[in-house]
Amino acid sequence: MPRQLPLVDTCCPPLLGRPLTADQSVDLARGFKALGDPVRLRLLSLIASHAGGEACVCDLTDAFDLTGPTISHHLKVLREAGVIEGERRGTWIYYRTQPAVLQTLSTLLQPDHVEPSRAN
Amino acid sequence: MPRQLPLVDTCCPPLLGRPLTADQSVDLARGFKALGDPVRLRLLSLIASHAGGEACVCDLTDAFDLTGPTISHHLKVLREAGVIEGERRGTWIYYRTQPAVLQTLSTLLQPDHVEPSRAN
DNA sequence: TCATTGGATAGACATCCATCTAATCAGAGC
DNA sequence: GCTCTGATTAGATGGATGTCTATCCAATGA
Repeated sequence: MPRQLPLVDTCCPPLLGRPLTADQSVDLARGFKALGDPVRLRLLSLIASHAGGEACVCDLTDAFDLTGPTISHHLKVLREAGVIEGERRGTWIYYRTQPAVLQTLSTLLQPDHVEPSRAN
Repeated sequence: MPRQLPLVDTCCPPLLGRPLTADQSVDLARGFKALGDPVRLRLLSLIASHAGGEACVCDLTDAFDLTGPTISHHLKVLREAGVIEGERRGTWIYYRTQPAVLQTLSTLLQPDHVEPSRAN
């Protein structure tokens, strides 16, 4: 199973404080790319904000004016980027976020290196 | 020219704690999309980690095996997403990050909403 | 076993995008 | 003015991507 889940491996350290290597940027860009679509970003927010921290596909599909297969496609992109994971329970499949991966992406954008010297 | 810089307007509050509206997700996805390319992500990290918080295009181009116009294109994408800004000083053009926009994107991905200091 | 429902997969298609070459623009210096 | 260098713009092109319809798979229940 060629799961990639690269982000957790690359993980936390490489902030913007030091330049990313080419390999790191490939892994991390995959995560941001998955979030770079309005439908996917809203899917993620719906999942994250849903009661219990998870949502079934049926809930998600109703929130969009898109066909089921299209939603399914976007969920797959998010899943393969490691941002969410799905689990089947009976008839329904429930999706929840992968907080560690989101944390990695979040930390990367933290402007920690910005020194308070706002002189200019 | 109508700059878009949407992210600062949409700004801080809409974390994953509550679902994004369709409009919000369009704005925010634009930012993540800009980061969703390995070259652009590395460009951003090079700029952010460069001495003085800014880098001229000449420095950036050398770090890639790509032509000048291609780098210029990626810089434009980052610029139009509001993630960086450029300033000409003499012969060279210097780019620096826009910390507020990066902070907005970073906060959005924060797994759980930890109120910074303000009680709700 | 068969029909029903939730969801994914396959394939097609139009659009978008990353990259290139060629041309253009903006300063600096002669 | 002319030329050189730094950088963007214009246009072309092959590959990636978002969306659809049609089909298939998995679980449920009569």
